Amino acid sequence: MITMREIAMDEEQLNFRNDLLQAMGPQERELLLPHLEPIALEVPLILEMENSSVHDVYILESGLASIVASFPGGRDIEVGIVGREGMTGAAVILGGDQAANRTFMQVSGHGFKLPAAVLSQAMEESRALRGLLFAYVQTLLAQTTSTVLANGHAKLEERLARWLMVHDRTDGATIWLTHEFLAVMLGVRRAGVTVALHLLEGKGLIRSTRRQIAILNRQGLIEEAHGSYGAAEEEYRRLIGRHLARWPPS
Amino acid sequence: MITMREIAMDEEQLNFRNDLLQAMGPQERELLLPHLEPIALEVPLILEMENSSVHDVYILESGLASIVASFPGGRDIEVGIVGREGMTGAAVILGGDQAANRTFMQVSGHGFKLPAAVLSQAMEESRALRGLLFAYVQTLLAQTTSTVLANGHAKLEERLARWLMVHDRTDGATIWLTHEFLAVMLGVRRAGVTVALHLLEGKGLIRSTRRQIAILNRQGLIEEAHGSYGAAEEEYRRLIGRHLARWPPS
DNA sequence: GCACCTCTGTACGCTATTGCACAGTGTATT
DNA sequence: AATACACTGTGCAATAGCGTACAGAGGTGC
Repeated sequence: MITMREIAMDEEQLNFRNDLLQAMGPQERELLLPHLEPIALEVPLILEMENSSVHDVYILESGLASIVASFPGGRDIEVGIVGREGMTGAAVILGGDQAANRTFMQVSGHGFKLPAAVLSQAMEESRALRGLLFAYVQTLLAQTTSTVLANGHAKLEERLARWLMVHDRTDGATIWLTHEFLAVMLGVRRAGVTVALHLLEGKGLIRSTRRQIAILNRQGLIEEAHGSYGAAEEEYRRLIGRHLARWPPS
Repeated sequence: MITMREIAMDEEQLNFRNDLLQAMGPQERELLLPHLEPIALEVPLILEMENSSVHDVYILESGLASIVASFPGGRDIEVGIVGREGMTGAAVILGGDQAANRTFMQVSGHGFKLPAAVLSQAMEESRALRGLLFAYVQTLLAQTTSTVLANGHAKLEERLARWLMVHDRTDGATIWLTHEFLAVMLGVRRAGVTVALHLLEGKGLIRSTRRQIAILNRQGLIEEAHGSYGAAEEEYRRLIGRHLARWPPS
């Protein structure tokens, strides 16, 4: 196994794309570094399974993972997203061992795998690391809260606009996924997504072709989301972004 | 100010109705006890305000508090509930100082007020207390997650049935509140609540009269909720209930 | 006892979204 | 080049829930 420690030695300068790793001080990072295993994260890799022990947590450098809850009866819905601004393993951060929800890769990317036990131990040793990761859990809560709001009050088109803002967490302006997939994430009908995408496209906010959606007008999408986008992101900025120079991206 | 410490000295035996206080070991409780100030919690007391510092947290012995998120544009929706199974101040538990959402009393009761600084200090000192409260934060997350699911996939009548199960956290089988209030909590129209209540009443699950709703058939309500009730409660049992003999109530 | 206010019951037309179904189009396979 | 499959586009009747409006019922204050 090649660890990031060894890579770092060669490269002298560490440059993580993950915001949490970036936000850590050198001391905290040093606790984790020797155990970070670079790994390709391909769709549809499952990172955590509901009601199952979490052996490893994943820190994303690129790509996106969805946290979904299952409705008894087979229907799923997305309750959170993890990109390069975060990591999986909220339960581990909170001292638990079982995941409450399934988390899987939704857009391929890469990142690091870290044994849950190492993370727990490092948090034990570093107060600053605890502070950062607890702050991150708060942002996850804010994200879920914001999703409750969107699902409760916003129309499909607004929710779709909100969702498409995940492109904040990706590189480039194109998101690769199918309408079917979006439908599951939003908990709506596939055909409904198709129609809503056309509406957004008609307004010049996106361009949608087979399996891909290009974001043309970021600001316009935010407005289209009618307030359902923003609160969670503001919370991230407040809690974690202050450690970072580069948030929001671009 | 009369603290619980002094009361305890008189009474010899402590008997808290709050499940967290009950689940704590004697040592952890001892850290908090001298600072717990008994307090009446009347509707519509605001316990936390969004984007404001949290000076005190509240540990409920009876009554119910709602955690609501605001949709820009004035519409609110409930994202969590706190009763005698929990406490306010999730942000404080996670080392923060600002609340993300508003929390207010929804059914009058009583409980204890505890300075946030004391809680932080106590958590600093006791590993067991940290463990318990982090577990509680996990249950809050589970609750919010479950709400996403319900808002996303469940019909009004099902969501109402799910909501009415809050009576788990109250004493007696009657809940006192108006249709208007329920409508805000569920993020739906007042008239819709009226109709849905009649449907449930028609099935013999509840009896609804002015300002009050009596639960007649707990199990029936759970079935009516079609799976949107249960997951969060199971999580509570797993994470915290094991410390308690008396969960679920009755 | 009367006036007033809050809360509940009910109605009606409207909109968003669903479930279902099927046709068309792009991409990969052989 | 032909075939197969996955994905997208579209239509239609059905339904859930909305906005609005108003009448009746229950409780409170004078």
